[in-house]
Amino acid sequence: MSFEFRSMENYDVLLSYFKHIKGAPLEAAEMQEITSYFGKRSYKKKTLLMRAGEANTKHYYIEKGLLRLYIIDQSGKEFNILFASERQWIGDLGTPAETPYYIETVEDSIVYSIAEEDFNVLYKRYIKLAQYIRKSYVFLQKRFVSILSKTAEENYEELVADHPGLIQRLPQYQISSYLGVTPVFLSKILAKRAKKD
Amino acid sequence: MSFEFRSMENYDVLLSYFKHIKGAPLEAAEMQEITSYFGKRSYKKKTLLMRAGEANTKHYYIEKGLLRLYIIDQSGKEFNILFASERQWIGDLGTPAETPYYIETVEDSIVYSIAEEDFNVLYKRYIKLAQYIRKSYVFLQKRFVSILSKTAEENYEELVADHPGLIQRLPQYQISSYLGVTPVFLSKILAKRAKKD
DNA sequence: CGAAAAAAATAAACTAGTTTAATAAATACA
DNA sequence: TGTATTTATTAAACTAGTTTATTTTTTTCG
Repeated sequence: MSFEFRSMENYDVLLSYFKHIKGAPLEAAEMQEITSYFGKRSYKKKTLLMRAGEANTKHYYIEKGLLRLYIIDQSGKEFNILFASERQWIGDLGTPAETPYYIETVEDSIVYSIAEEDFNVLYKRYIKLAQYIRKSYVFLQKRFVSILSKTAEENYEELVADHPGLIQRLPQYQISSYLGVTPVFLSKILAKRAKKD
Repeated sequence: MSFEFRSMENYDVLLSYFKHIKGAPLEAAEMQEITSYFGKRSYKKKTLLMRAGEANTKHYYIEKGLLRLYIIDQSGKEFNILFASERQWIGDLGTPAETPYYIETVEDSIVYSIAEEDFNVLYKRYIKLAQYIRKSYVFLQKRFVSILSKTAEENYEELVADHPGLIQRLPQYQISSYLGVTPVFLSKILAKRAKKD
């Protein structure tokens, strides 16, 4: 109990990230300011942090756990756009516009959250924070090309090769949704794949 | 002849963009500095500006014309990732890493080019330049979701609705490549669509 | 621990989109 | 202006992936 409380008070992981992007140790006043912008909370598995229709959504930096950003189409089907875990950001960069996305915890998670306006302040001060967006873009573009030009089977192999950890932490139907195919089809791919051993 | 020469000397379109992102008039020295970072050139239709395998690629700001960024997959098929025209940027944000992409003019075009290191200098000075990357991300994410969750027919309708100008400026096979389908299938969609009138 | 719920597998009929090939229409340019 | 080249159309056979339904396996949690 008291352990959990102390963990919520502790901004070490966040501050270590800012130290990293600053490329130098942080001063006391700086730490004070940074932490003042963020909230910290823990959520249990399958908790919604953001839902379509909300405006002015927050950006989340993950200390522990696994989250997914997804969309629900007209027919009610979910599509996972990205997963994010320890020491990664997740959020809708389209904010403050009304978001079409959902964010949900896949595992019990501890996350820092920051509002867009505060994020923008830090963004100007820590220019490397902009690298997060640029990296996200490069990642998404690569993923886009893969989905567009490769078969689901090839995309699965690529996921296993590039992010083996994810496969273990995710239920199969979340992976199929990330690959843009039905759970039934992914199951078929895996059955075929298993035979090859 | 002399007219064309004067056009190449003229950085008005570029400077007006920087004035716009600065949100205030530019000083003479500032103009001098900005223009010193950029080259300006005109290219005729179907000229390659960037090809897969190159490192340290440039960023391009378009004064006139239409360009496409695309990839060629293992089987030799091309996939258009994005089109950019007047007053838009195009380039591989993954630079300085070796690029997997190609950039080609679709129409005769006039473009300004800037190297990554100079781009970074401006990027720090004009924080709003970072908005270009953020906007690109938001655009790509939307496009990604569309390709993933909608049929080619729906994606075509969306393109007509959102960018009617593009349809007129592009040959049909470039559009099909942007939608992630074969020219044959797009032709089928259009035939079906034409009947409805 | 055991029952209920959630997730995965399997099968069969179906459809969106591909491939190949041949023909027609539009465009370029000598 | 006419011919060669590029682009678009049409058709038919094919395949990657979907849908619906049923059964089996795994996980959750009282």
